[in-house]
This record gives sequence, C-alpha cells and structure tokens, in this order.
Amino acid sequence: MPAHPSVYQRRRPPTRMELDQIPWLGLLRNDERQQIEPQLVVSDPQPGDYVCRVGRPVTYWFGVISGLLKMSNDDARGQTMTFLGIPPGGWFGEGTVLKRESYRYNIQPLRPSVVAGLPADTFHWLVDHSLGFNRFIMHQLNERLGQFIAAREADRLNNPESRVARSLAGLFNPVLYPGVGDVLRITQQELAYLAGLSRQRVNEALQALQTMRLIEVTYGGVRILDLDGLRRVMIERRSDNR
DNA sequence: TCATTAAATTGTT
DNA sequence: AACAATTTAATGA
Repeated sequence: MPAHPSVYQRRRPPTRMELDQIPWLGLLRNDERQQIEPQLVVSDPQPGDYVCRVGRPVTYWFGVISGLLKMSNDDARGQTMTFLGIPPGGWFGEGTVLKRESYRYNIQPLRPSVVAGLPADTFHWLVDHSLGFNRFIMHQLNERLGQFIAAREADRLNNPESRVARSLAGLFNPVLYPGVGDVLRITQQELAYLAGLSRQRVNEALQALQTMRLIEVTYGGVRILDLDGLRRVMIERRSDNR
C-alpha cells in the first residue's frame, strides 16, 4: 500500500466479460470494432488512487466496467466538492478529449473498481470514421449537460432528501449508465460521500424515499421503483427551501 | 454443499 | 461518533 496517492495504474488488456460491459462497442461496424478493440486497456484502481487529476494532459477517454467512481474538484479554498458518482457503464471525459485539453476534474474510485481507457488518438479516429460512435457521443454530451446543471443546483439545497434523491436519480440515468439495472450496488456510506451528507442523514433520507415508494433499500444497494418520482422530489423540494 | 467465522453494512442512540 | 444487530463473503471440512 503506497503512502501517497498515485495516478499510476498497472494496465492490462480487457477480458471478454469486461468488453461486454462497454455499451458503445456494439454500435460500431465490425471493421471499426476490429480496428480499435486492441487499443483498449483496463486498470484496477483502489480507493485513494487517481484515475485522472486536474491539470494533467488528456491521455484516455475512460469508462467504468465495475465499481463506483466519484468526479470531484477542489475549489479556491482547497475544499473538495463532489459533482457526481459514475457507476458501471458510464464513460466520461469526451469533452476534454475532443478539445485535447487537460483534465478539469479528479476521478477517484470509492471502492476497488475496474476502469477501461481508450487512447485519445483512437478516440479521434472513431470520431472521424464512425457514425455510430458519433451518435453515442452526442447523446452522452446532451445527457451530461443536464446532469451537471442539476449537480450545481443541488449544492444549494439543504434538504437531505432532495440531495439524496438527486444523487440517486443521477446514478440511475439509463442513457449515461446503461450498465446499471434497477438495482444499484452502493453503500449508504458511499452515497453519503456523493451527496455531501453524513451516513446517518443518508439513512434517514433513504427510509423516507422508501416510504414514498420511490426506492427499495436493500443490503449494500438500492432498487429503483420510480425514477420520475425521484426527479420530482429533487425539484419540488428545491422551491421549499428558498 | 454445509457449517463456522470474519468482515462489511445497516439501524439506532 | 460509537454500538449492536444483521447480511454477506470467505474458509475449510
């Protein structure tokens, strides 16, 4: 166990089962897929490791195969603020890869995870050659824009129920995270990190949302019953505490 | 496959 | 923040 957090990750080729977790591979033509599949690499980051850090030059476009990541940023005072959680099936960083800028956020696993990476050059090759890939990216950018706005607004909310509802609604987004079924593997402690609340408060909020029949709380996870209802809660409560 | 034990997670003060 | 109860995962016969 290293004493200092590191961006170094041991890379390896993806297994067959891991490739099946990549939602956009199936949108490529066979020849395109043959071309880029060998370029895919995976790593196994642990909590404390960085998948990418603010300011580092873009090397890969990343996707979650398994586990759970958090996207965060440090403000001027050095306070860390978490924007969103990224569950399995989620791919991120396309905006910065497109512009060949440096990363604008930190990405760290909340638990041991498996992360896939597509080299920036390969990403650009797909943008230039694959219609299916471009469709995927367009959907992705559109959905994430909405999520970022929701994340911004949620930081002004002080109502724990709406904050937890917002985090859950984000994680259950079927467009961004097709790898998440109706049950999401997440502990209440992890949810507390993402929502910026204590575990106790998250626990209470989850019970309340369960009573409203929006979710079902299980050991080590949450089952979604009513996604639209969750989204409604996070909006309704917003006007309450102005 | 089952029983035992350790570890993780949850519910409550 | 600490504790007890519950669920899961790991181990080995």
